[in-house]
Amino acid sequence: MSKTFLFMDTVVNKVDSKGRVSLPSDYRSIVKELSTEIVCYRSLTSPCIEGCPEELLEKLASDMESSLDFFSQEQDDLTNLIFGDAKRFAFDSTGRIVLTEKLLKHAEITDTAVFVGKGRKFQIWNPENWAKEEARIRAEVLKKRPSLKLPAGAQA
Amino acid sequence: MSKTFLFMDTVVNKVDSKGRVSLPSDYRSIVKELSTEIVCYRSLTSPCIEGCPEELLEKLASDMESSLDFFSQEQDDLTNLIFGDAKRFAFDSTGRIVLTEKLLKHAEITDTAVFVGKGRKFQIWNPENWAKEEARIRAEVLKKRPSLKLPAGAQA
DNA sequence: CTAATGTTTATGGTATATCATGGGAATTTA
DNA sequence: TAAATTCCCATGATATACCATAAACATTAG
Repeated sequence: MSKTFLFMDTVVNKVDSKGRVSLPSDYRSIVKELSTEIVCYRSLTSPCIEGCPEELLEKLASDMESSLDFFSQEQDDLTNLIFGDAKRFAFDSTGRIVLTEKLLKHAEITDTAVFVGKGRKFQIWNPENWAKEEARIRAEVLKKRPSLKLPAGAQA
Repeated sequence: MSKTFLFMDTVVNKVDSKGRVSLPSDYRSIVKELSTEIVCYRSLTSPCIEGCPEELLEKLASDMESSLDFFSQEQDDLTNLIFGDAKRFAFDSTGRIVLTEKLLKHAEITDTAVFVGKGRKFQIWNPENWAKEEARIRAEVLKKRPSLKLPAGAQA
């Protein structure tokens, strides 16, 4: 199979007036092993953009084919939404992509974008929204796992 | 899969003004069997940095990859938290990595770092914090000793 | 048992390559 | 033809690779 690739880390980049934004170099070197483009779509659950190599969506599609209809109806609807929304974005020689108005609006991004690694995929956030979301997630995770408490004052 | 590797021992190294620090040679020789880089992230439970080979996170990603979990909220949160924080660190020919400000701050490390082996992964501590933590752990273990039974067949 | 020697490891400094980003030219679309 | 989009080059900032020195360690000879 292909090399291991994981999108990691959180990177802040600028978005210029044309909607151009640099894909973090780490992300690029991952994608380049496969192609020179990524797929982006509006997150179904959050005010952010999701991105991934096309391979991931292919896998999603083939998994849908082989799963039982009985259980997959709801997911079938969701995949329709994703595939209906997804679009390929090629990055140029300097490593930038041009995000569409639709995506930027959904994520409420104007001049700054935060790239957040998610393993096989990544997300693009408005800085303030991401700050809130990260805080929410940390609180949520700590609540669900009382044993995971940080020592007082040790929070990031 | 891969050979089994164990990070062991406790090693103290200096951190220079740029955040550069030598990965202990024992650790390096372990990692080198696979690649020339490791992954580091802020510990969820302690004021320290955790490190491991990328393979460890690979497995986590593989689990998330299955389409059945593609839309799960909890996994969504977890991947954001873990992969959003983790970062790959390549060490150069002299065996050093450059830790980021975010990681150093979380672990309260300024000019000295303590590497603590933890088996499949390792931790990086501020010296004073590690001294306290080690004392705490020892006290804890002694207190709980009567109930420290291994599952049958799970002995080292 | 001690001293000398060679080898690996840690650390400091500097040069180089890479990356993010802005501006503008060329090309396409309406 | 006007507007928008894509492509290409320039630049400053940053991070990485490289070289040199110093310290720790192990080995071997005396």
